[in-house]
Amino acid sequence: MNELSTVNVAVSPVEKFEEFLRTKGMRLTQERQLIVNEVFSDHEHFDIDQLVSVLEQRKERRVSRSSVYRTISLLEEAGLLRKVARNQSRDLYEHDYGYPQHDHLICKSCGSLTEFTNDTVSKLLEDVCAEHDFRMDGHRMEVYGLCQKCSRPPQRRHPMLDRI
Amino acid sequence: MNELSTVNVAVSPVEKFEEFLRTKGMRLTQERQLIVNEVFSDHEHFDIDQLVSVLEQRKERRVSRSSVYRTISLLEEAGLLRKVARNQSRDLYEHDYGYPQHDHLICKSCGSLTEFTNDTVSKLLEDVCAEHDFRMDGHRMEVYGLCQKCSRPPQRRHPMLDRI
DNA sequence: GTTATTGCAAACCATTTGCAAGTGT
DNA sequence: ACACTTGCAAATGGTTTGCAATAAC
Repeated sequence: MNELSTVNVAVSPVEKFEEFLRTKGMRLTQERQLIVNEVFSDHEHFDIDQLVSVLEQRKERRVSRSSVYRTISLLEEAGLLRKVARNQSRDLYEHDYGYPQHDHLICKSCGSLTEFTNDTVSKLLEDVCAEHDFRMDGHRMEVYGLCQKCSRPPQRRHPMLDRI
Repeated sequence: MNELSTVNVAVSPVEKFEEFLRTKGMRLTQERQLIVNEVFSDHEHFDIDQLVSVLEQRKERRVSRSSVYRTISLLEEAGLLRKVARNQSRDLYEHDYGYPQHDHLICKSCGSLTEFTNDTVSKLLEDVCAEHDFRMDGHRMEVYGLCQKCSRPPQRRHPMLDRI
């Protein structure tokens, strides 16, 4: 049983964000709500451009690109989001709240991101940091290579024909 | 004894680069030589701006910023360099040839990079990749936190005075 | 001589910012 | 009323690119 696979979320992302804003004398506006809801509607990684596109489709209320940038920064500060990597010179974000620590397998061919968790990694890092007198408070690991699909040699349409 | 700490370099970086260029019908120009020599004169991490500055000081021959960018891309392609991380929105590079695999401790306060090697990490990753049918061919790990210097509380000038 | 390469200036493009108009309390 | 936010358009800043002049072979 792996306690990392489930995380108790006492407060919802929006609530946590609202609290963060309050402490800074800022307001939870409609724009900010729309953005947070959209961002936390699923666990996918995204970049700003994708987020802006999705928001454009929702007719409820238009949100400008600037506000998206501004709000994403706030969400990072609040510890709700973090940058994972870059994709074609765009920053990629993922949830940093209500979601277990994990790392990524990145396919060089199709660009897909696969998450994995490994408890041993963190323990290992603790040792390394102790050795270097380093006070760790997070890490990021990216493993490059070919995913299952892309490392399979291209399939013939009808392999059974070989047998005829 | 750790065999990773020494790597036999059969051919020098310039030679390897020249070979790479030849296979692509390209030329090892004076500009390209100057850049490769500068880049491999030490093992420090660097960004393009730093490299350009250093090259400007060497009076031998002026190399334009464009050429630096173009050559660095080629060195990446040739497997001599790789991007390590970003620092204030600039790409940071390091040697990817004639230098053992390693990872980085990154100080959030002063931005310093410390290299470390850990054999167990790679073994661990092999297991993870096996599980996911992933064909690994490299990884990058960044550990964030505070380095020795920055995690030490600010020192008083004359600690001995306490004893008076 | 032919083809690759350079330096320059302009283009690119994701992100940031100044500011006047608008919104929340 | 007041302070915070928004959308817009312009600015920023690292990186890329078109092109005429230049160097390599």
